[in-house]
Amino acid sequence: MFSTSFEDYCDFNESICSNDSGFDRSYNDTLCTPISTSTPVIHDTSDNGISLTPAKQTHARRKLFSDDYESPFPNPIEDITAFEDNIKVDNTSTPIKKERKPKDPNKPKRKYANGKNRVTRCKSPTQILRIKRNRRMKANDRERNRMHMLNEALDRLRCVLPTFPEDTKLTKIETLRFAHNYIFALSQTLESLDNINSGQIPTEGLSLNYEKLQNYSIQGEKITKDAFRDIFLLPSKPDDHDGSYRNFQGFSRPFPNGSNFLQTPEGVLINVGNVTVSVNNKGGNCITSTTGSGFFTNPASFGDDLNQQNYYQRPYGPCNYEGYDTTNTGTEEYFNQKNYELFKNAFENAKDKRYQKTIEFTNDYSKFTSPVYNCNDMHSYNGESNEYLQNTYYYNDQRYYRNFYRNNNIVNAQI
DNA sequence: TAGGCCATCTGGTCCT
DNA sequence: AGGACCAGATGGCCTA
Repeated sequence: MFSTSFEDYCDFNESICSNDSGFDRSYNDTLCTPISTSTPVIHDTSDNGISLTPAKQTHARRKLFSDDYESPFPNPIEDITAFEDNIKVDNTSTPIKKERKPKDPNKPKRKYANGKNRVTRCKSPTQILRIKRNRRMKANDRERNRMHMLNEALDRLRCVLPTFPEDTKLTKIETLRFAHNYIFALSQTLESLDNINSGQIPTEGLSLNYEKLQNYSIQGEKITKDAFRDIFLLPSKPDDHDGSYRNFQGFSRPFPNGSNFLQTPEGVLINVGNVTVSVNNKGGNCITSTTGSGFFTNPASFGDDLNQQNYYQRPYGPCNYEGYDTTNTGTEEYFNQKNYELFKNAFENAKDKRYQKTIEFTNDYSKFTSPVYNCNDMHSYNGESNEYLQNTYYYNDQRYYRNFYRNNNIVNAQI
């Protein structure tokens, strides 16, 4: 009688072909009709209860038959997982060649009747249709499984792409475009790093604008070197006098005498909390914080014209202003190459600690009150949503957000 | 409601 | 013979 094994049910084998005990379901006739045209057959899947979207997590499969259909099998789709394991050959699309047993030259070849192959010989039209139907079902399952593996690969690719916002799910085509552009951007970054090592490009401001990169990809634009310059945040040129700003390495310190306003020969400084705003008579304005970051509103103030910020934005070195650092009386120019390197190192150290701090924060919220980074951390933290804000200098890289949400499961998106 | 995206089915083709 | 791959067709779901 009927087999109750799913493997027997689904696999095409000689037993099915050689006897007439196969199932006789009221399957859609079009499935059994050989089609010679490439135009697919229109079949109404709703009629037989097929769910076109299986639940991936549970590996639930589509419902093959309608509820009123009385199957000759008690539970024909009972062991679908075992079936999937059977048809899943490998994780790659490239099939692995299996070693075949060497043929025995002495073994007589099997003879078949003239004009009949193994399928058609001694088979009634009903049997042939049943065979074709089973082959079609197997092919459908393989195709479905193949597409699932393809989608899983796309999901893995999505995981390593720095989308913006973080929870954005790119479509398939967007994922491929973004991956292409991202790889290009990373390769250009490496090239730029080589230039840095050779001294052709300064290091500060070296980062990628992932949002722009993603927008390029979604719009289907291929990243070229010109486009890359648009998404690659190179530092402003020294001759920019258009009011643009640039990051620099500075440190704000409390004013002497507890005041929050100080006038100097080059301008004025206003201290608000841990942030110092300086207005330079020569047009160069800057903002600094106690944590070591800052920016100029006019790059012209960078370099030789930085006398003003020298007063209260240095963690080291001499100072000749009354009430500030009486132990140092040096009068040499403050913002020289040496001090720049000191600032730079301090800046990098602070940045590294911030990164570490980000990871610590994911594990222990109480550490967030660290006094060392309290000022800027508070600027970067949204206490209501328990998230770091993205519009800050250090936490605008969503790679760290991804790590945050994935329990520090770091992905290979480091530059 | 139109359009985009997606999963699925399907037949054809190529290869083993 | 059968599996992998492909592309066309179709319908479901979602969103503007």
